[in-house]
Amino acid sequence: MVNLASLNPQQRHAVETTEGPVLILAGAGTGKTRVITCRIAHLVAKGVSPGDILAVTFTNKASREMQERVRTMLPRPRRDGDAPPERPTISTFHSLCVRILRLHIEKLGYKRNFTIYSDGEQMSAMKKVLSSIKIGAEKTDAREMLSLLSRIKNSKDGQISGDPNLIALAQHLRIKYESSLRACNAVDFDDLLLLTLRLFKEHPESLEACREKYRYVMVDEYQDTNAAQFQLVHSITSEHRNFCVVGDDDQSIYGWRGAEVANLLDLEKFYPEVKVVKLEQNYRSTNVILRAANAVIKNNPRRRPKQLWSKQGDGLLIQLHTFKDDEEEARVIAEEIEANRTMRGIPWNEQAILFRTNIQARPLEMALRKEGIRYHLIGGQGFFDRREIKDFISYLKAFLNPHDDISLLRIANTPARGLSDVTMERLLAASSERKCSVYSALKNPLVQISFQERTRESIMAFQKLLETNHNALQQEEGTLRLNDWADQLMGKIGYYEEIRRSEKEAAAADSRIRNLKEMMVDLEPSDYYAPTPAERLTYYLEQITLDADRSEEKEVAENAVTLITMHSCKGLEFPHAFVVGLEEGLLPHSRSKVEGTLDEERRLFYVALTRAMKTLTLSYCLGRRKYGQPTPAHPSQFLKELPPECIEDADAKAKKPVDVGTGKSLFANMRSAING
DNA sequence: AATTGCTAAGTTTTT
DNA sequence: CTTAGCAATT
Repeated sequence: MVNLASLNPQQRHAVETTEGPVLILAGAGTGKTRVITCRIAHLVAKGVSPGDILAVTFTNKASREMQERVRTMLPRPRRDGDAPPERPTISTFHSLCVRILRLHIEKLGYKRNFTIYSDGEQMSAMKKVLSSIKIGAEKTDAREMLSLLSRIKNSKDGQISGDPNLIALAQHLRIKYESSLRACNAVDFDDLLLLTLRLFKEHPESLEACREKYRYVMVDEYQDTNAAQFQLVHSITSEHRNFCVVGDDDQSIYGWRGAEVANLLDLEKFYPEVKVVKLEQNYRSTNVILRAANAVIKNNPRRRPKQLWSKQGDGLLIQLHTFKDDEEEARVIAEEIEANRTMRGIPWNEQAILFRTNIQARPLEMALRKEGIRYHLIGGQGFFDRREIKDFISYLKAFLNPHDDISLLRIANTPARGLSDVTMERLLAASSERKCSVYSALKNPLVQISFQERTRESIMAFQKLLETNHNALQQEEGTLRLNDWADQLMGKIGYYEEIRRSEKEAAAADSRIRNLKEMMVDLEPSDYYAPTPAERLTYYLEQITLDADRSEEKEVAENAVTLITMHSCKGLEFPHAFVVGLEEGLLPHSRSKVEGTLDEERRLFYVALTRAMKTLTLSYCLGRRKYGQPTPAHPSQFLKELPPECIEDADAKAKKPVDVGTGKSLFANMRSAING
């Protein structure tokens, strides 16, 4: 039985309300994950079959954590001959859709071995489209178009606000882009959702099967769902109505990616009988921190009011620093972190620095290194962005699905095998003329004949390479081990040599080869078995495209300071947090003014504040290096929203330990700095 | 085919 | 200031 006694009354209420729609408004640090896992366990204890439960998360990390916690809470499988009990389905939106699509996508005219395009591959595909339609002198940014397209695709009715000209262009590009992906038997992240919705619409029996299977549906971080995601869960739950969402409108910080807080705020529109449970008791922070956070977020209109409180007492005042420039800021923060460690026994891994933009990490990194402090920078350029890794993945993808043009073009002449840019350009043209993939084009004798003999030989050799490996992967019998196969292959095609040749430093080449070999070690999935290597490889590739930062998590156990953006810190907590660069233009970001997203910037600040458990240190600079130039800076308007009694001037404190007038003079200083 | 040099731009990034 | 992307050059 679930230990309900360990829950507070609100949590308990949330857990015990099992039937019908429920909205759990879970403020920061209120034990949200605990409530979800307990609720699942409670459902099972009440007799619901675990297999009937679906819990959807946004990140793979959250999904893994939840799986693990649910596993320990559910009754152990019995040893006698009973069939092992089904597990609840706990997955991200995207994994869930992949799972559905791998079974049914043929009904939508794709082949089952479809490829999922990552960000970079989407970019390449969009660039390909852009270059093929030759837009006049106007510069069209593939990135911008993709994000616009994504917003259109994920919106309710394909309508979004913005420059009508750009939107019209995006609508036009959508058609080209989609048919281009389709010819490659490829889908992008958004398509995973949209195709699943289309499947439900065009093949109602598949929706019916989902409704039948997932009788209890829960969604975590509900404030981050977009229109398509809402449609998906709504279509599954609109009949049985066992729909439980957990979220916090105050922590909605992904509006710019199409998240619709309205899904949470207006839930009653679709579920008028919804029961709302508020979790306001915070188990993370001191009351000083919570009072400050409450006061800031209160300035946002249109929210579901919440007041966080905790039993942990007031705690220490929030420290506010004013620095001359970003260099001084970095230096002093680094010194303080080190002082915390040596004088107060606070290890590095209990301290974190939070900032708005990634570039801010730079001076911080330098200062930390100078102090000899180990740190861990979250985000930034990942493992999978390295050239050799991308090449390798492209090889794997091209062998599985040779019609994947983007991967094929990437590897065609890497290493050089006589397929020059001109050749590939002509093949590409032939493919779009024939409305087929590049692979189909280069296999076509009519196309081959148009090339010179030497080139033709190269094309045919390349085609043979693809075909041979594609076929090898389909073999059911035999003992093809993916890691050995991949290693031999990279050797055979001369990829290792290519790396050694192109890198002047032998050490750099070795490190890149090491990266590759490191990847190959994991090629045979340990948690998944399928008879054909192709299926196992597909599974592997899905894991890494849908869960790109999985490999970055090993270092967390290390004793190091965390450097992190305010966006990626959501869901985390740190005993001692430093929030830096609280300046107009950074937070709120200058672009938020033109885009009218001040509320979201405030929520971002709120998220940052509520990460701190014991101490919170804020800082802003009077000047900051911007693009190399020193530029004047002004304190963030959000600082004025902090209750004066919660903060103290850290700089004055250092000089004069106690001063009654500190708070006032601090604000006077700040005001004059703002007006200055 | 590869290297060099110029220009332009420069939030956030769960999948 | 940095860096990515592209053109022009060897």
